[in-house]
Amino acid sequence: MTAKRPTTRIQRKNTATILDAALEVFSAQGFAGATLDQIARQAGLSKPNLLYYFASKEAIYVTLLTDLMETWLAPLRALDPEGEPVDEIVGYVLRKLDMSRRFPRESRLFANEVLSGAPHFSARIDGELRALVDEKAALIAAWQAEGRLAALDPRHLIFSIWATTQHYADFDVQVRGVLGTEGDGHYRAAEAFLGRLYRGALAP
Amino acid sequence: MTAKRPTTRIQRKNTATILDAALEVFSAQGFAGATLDQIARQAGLSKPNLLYYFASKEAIYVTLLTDLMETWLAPLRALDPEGEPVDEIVGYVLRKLDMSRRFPRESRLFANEVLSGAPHFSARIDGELRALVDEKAALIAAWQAEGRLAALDPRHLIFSIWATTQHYADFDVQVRGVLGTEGDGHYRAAEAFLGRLYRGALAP
DNA sequence: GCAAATGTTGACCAAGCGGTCAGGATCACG
DNA sequence: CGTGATCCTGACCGCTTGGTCAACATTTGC
Repeated sequence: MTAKRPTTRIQRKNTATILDAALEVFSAQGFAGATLDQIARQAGLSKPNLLYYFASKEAIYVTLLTDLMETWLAPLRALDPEGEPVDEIVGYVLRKLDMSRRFPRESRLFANEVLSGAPHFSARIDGELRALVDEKAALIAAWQAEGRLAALDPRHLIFSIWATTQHYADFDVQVRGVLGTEGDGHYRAAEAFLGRLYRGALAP
Repeated sequence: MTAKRPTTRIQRKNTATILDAALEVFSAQGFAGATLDQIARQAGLSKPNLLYYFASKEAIYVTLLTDLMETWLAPLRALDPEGEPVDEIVGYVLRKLDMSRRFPRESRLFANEVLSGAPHFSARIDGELRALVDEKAALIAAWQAEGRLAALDPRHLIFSIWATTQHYADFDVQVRGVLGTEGDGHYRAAEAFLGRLYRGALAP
């Protein structure tokens, strides 16, 4: 289903190099804006060599999306039914924010894809993603029924967490432009803000 | 500074037609993904005719961004120093959410631009946008100093409002995929959710 | 009603695109 | 060390792209 599994040493190294270069380029230019020449240059390989490892530009892109999906959903998966509800959700928010800081390219890749109508990805949205959200929404609803969490629509709560945290990766230029900052020091303020926002709103 | 002001009747009609078609196409495909042929077809005009009214693809795009910027910032501009702080901000949230529902194309246009690093727009971000945010952040800080609003970093508060509200336009496919809905009925739930979220977090 | 200004277009162009291919280089392994 | 499998590339192809241009159509204003 995914790309042919690499077997040789060289295959492993080169597919990894290509996928990293592709992430760099696709996340910055989007699928349409990216070119094979850019990816090849970034990877330090020739264009025909890319196409020796991947059948097409689209194949590189789809492989990227597929491989990264699990990583991307891991923080939500980790939401623990045994934990203290407010702490669990605030913890999720902070983990997701940390992902934005550490993996902004991945965040932008997905943002670009979804923004364009998810032409290569809608099946997984309607499938795996929806199933996972359904599961966690049920957990949140259960916590609310026990009176351990304020009554807020669980699915929209999840949307708001995605939105607020990914904003720092996806709209990085805007955030920096408005704040006038340069490093990623503003992530400390974002942590404090989001922690307070959700703690304030979620307390039962 | 902007495109030459239309004077004749035909010029007014055609530039408007072109800009609307361009909004449709650019917001769906991004700048790189859009083609002049698509815009021409959408506008019902020939490609050379587009280029009679605009110097280049980029000129159409920049004109669009410039013309729409004011509309886009209007809700934040309307934040009233005389109003009741919590109501003012919740009102802003709901106005912004309404913009997402009524003008999703505009939202996606800006999202695409910023996501790609705002290559045609960074000057305005560092200039007008930053100035407006500074002004409103000061207002919010003043309200907080008077104890009429919970102490939350004003700039990050504004970011969170942009993020949560624009999410419904920009990531529309994902929202629909997860909710399994079709119309825009989910905006009622979003209103209720965001109203509660911010009311809960902003109460002093 | 007629000229000048304005509007419109088919045909065309150079550049860049994703992708192919024949053939040569390099590797793994008996 | 040899040979078959794997890896790599320059040259090339058909197609689409943004943009041009000369010629033609339509409006406008006197």
